[in-house]
Amino acid sequence: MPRKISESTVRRISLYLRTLEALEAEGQETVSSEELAQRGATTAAQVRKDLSLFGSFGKRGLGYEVSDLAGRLREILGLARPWRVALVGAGRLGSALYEYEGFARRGFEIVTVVDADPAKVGTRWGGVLVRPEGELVEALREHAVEIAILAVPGEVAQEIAERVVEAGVRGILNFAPVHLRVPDEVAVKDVSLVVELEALSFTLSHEGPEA
Amino acid sequence: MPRKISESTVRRISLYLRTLEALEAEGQETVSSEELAQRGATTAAQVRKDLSLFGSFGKRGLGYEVSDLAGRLREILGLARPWRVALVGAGRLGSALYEYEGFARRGFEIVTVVDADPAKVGTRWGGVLVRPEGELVEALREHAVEIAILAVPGEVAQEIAERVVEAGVRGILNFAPVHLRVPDEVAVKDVSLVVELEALSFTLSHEGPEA
DNA sequence: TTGTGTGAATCCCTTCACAGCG
DNA sequence: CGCTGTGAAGGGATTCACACAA
Repeated sequence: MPRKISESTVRRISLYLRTLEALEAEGQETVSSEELAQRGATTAAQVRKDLSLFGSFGKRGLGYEVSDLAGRLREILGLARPWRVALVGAGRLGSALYEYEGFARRGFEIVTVVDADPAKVGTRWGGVLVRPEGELVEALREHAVEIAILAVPGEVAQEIAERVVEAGVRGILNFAPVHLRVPDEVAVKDVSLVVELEALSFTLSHEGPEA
Repeated sequence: MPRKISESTVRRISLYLRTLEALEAEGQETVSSEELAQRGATTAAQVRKDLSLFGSFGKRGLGYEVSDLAGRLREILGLARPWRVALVGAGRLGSALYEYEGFARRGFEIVTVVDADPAKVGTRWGGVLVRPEGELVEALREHAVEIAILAVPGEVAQEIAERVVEAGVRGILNFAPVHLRVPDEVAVKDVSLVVELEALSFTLSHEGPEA
């Protein structure tokens, strides 16, 4: 494995995999860097450069074999094995995330759900029991959770994050609109809907009177 | 307004604004680039460089006046006026987004909701009537919608996107895990939860036995 | 001939360092 | 004296262009 892989490369790899999954479904067997680029909004050179960081997966003159490359990318992304995921926060967003079958299909298994609302605690979501927020650390430890999805209000996010880390979690997907302070060895990805909308707002406000 | 502002700068500006809002709530009146940097996970030089692209908002030797800078940034991001937003897709994710008060508070007003499910069509969400998917274009035109949030399944996302563009929308926030093909003058932001999780998976899989 | 893999060139973003204003 | 604003330097990441394998 190479030394330094940039964040953007990883995201593109993930998108290539998405495209390959679609091509597999369509029954296409082979694909060129050019086609992969168009369906992923990049350039062919970028695709080849990204892939070359991990090995030589193509055949010159032919392109890449779709299902082979998909397998390689899954391996690279660490999807060869399932991940044990906890959902912290069972509000509307939490329940939407829980229902999203795209996670399970790709090996992200939600093995426990934690919430602060007494009305929800003790109910079952599918086969999963909703645990009280007070048992957060125990619940995560019991299930040997590796990744936590935080769908909690911003005010409590930092405190929850600290307990999640205490429970041994190494990766956090954070939906709260605050920057979490965690130890260096814990990886955090922020998904901030407001940031995305504001970026749209900026673009729309500043596009000149061209086109 | 300067020529070229990078995507990453805009995202950081949005984060600075988030920090400033927190500082305002805490009653702090003045802030240095150093403090803004720490609370936003960047460097002081980066903060000053970002801000300098739009003007000189600080006082040398003192820092920035919190509420003044917040106002400037809102202006820069195009938040001085409200945006008319449509929610397309009233499933769990859609309803979570609808309920999220963070949008309304920052001037993103959901003025119409569209869904394909006959059971939902005709019901009211707050004051907003859920319109049938067949009336998508009309509904968006009637409300002069500028930004559409797409919370629909991947299979129909491209088709919906085309009709949304036909209705005159210039910005799309896309939650479907597919790359949308739209005309150049339409801005699209993708929020792909699977990409984020896979990026986490990659990081966790490749961190060496250090630390 | 086609399309990959990759050094070299380019471009852009971040960091440095300091002049200058309050 | 402290902290901003900014040209200059440095470092990545993207793009180019072509040798080479199928």
